[in-house]
Amino acid sequence: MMRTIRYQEIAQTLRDQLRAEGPGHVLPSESDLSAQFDVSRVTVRRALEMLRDEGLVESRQGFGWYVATAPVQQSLSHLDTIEGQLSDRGVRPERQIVEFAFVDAPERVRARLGCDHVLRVKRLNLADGEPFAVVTVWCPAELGEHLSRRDVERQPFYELLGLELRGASQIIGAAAADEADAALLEIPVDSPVLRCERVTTTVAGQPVLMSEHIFPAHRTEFTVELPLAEPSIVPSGLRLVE
Amino acid sequence: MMRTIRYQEIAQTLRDQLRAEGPGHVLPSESDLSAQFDVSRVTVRRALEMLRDEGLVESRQGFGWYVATAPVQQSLSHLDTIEGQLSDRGVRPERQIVEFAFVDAPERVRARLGCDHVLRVKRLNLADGEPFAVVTVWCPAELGEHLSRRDVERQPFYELLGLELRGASQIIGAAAADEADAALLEIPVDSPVLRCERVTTTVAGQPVLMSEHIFPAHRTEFTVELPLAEPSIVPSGLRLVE
DNA sequence: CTCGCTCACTTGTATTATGCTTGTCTACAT
DNA sequence: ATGTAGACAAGCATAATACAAGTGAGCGAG
Repeated sequence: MMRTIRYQEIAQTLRDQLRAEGPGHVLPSESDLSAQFDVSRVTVRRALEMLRDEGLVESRQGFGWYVATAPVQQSLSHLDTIEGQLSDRGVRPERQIVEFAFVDAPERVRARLGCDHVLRVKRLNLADGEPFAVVTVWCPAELGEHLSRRDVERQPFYELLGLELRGASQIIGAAAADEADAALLEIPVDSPVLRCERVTTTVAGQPVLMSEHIFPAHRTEFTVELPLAEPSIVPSGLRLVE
Repeated sequence: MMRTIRYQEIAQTLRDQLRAEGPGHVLPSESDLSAQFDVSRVTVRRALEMLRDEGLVESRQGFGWYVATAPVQQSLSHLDTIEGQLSDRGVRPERQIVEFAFVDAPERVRARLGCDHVLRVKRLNLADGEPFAVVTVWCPAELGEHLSRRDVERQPFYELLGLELRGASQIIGAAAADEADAALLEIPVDSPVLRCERVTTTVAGQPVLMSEHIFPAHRTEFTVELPLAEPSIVPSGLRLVE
């Protein structure tokens, strides 16, 4: 005599239904489900808690149950995630400060940061001794005046400023390596590179950092997951430049 | 099988409406909107605050809500948004089928789609008569056998298949233009291009489409918003390739 | 004409209340 | 061990209301 465990059945049924739904999809309430499956609320909960243990759904008290967000990939929020990722793979990350100077802001930096005098830090990132990124950071002179060359060598810029950041807006494009970058990255001049221009803003909405990241094409690429389900908070896009 | 959260619906409705509006466009007042949607002002505000978090709109006390000056980003959820975005700007999008053939799948396509025989469609996208993308789509032969050259010329691949898609995973990299692409895009050979490789999967999780998109670097770039606050749905990342 | 004021309208921010949902517990039946 | 029934606390979504504070247009005094 095989006895079926009801809440396991229910969990399986829900699993099947939810596989088709995208992250963020809100489930009917436990009460609704208990009526729908004709079981008690407790039993529904058992099933849902099973699914939660599997990471398929999440819940918030007073709100409801919803399909969990896709497994979090490396967020681009911090550059150092890249370095973290590297050390996870057993690769030894390294930073080399190439330049550290207070300079007049070039036009496109002034346009975004809105200040004339800036600190410019140029840095070479290496993985296992091989260069894989040239990063240039511009930062308003007032903010950077207490920073030393050794400071920026040790930890990422974001932490040094001690500001509460809201987020960043980034532009990803392709370009040909100029002479300076090519030399640093040990690639031929004019070979293709990924070029990312990032503007970081504080919670107050004021842009406080601008940075340019140059990656050699043959060693780096971005991965993007497109949920397609709900354009909830995924404002990414391709755009034409004039 | 869906519970709706009112303010999220409203946010989505507003998102759709605002996409067509330019920066500076002033929205109706919160009171007007609450009457229009037949909800309380609190609910309207929550929707608007969501949009503000996304950077889509801004507000000034005593004045009102208006579309933010930041360029309106498009979700990458659908490929055709690119063309939709173009026509929004008054640019005339155009498609030109360069190739339409059933072929043996090359290695990297077979590895992802898991089938030997595929339909390969190569297409040139133009904006106002100027080429801006070369798109190559591989699709399992069984799925594509009822398609004609004219079909793919008229509407995007996604709609033709009539499958329920879950999403896609995309890799963005830089490369040098090969001879064929350079000729189509009217750019010099070896000039830098953005290269996107996309694998589209159905709700069942089966990959059904693989596509390669080549964009000339000087005309195109990706924009990515990094919320930083919520690591919830920021499925972007940079990775090294061997 | 300009200056300063008023007034209608806007967003920002509380407070209070209701209904619904999850979280948790006890008691009980099979 | 598994399932049912009920009760209660805590949290969320929404509504209704009130008030403070900022904006801008108009109007009148000078």
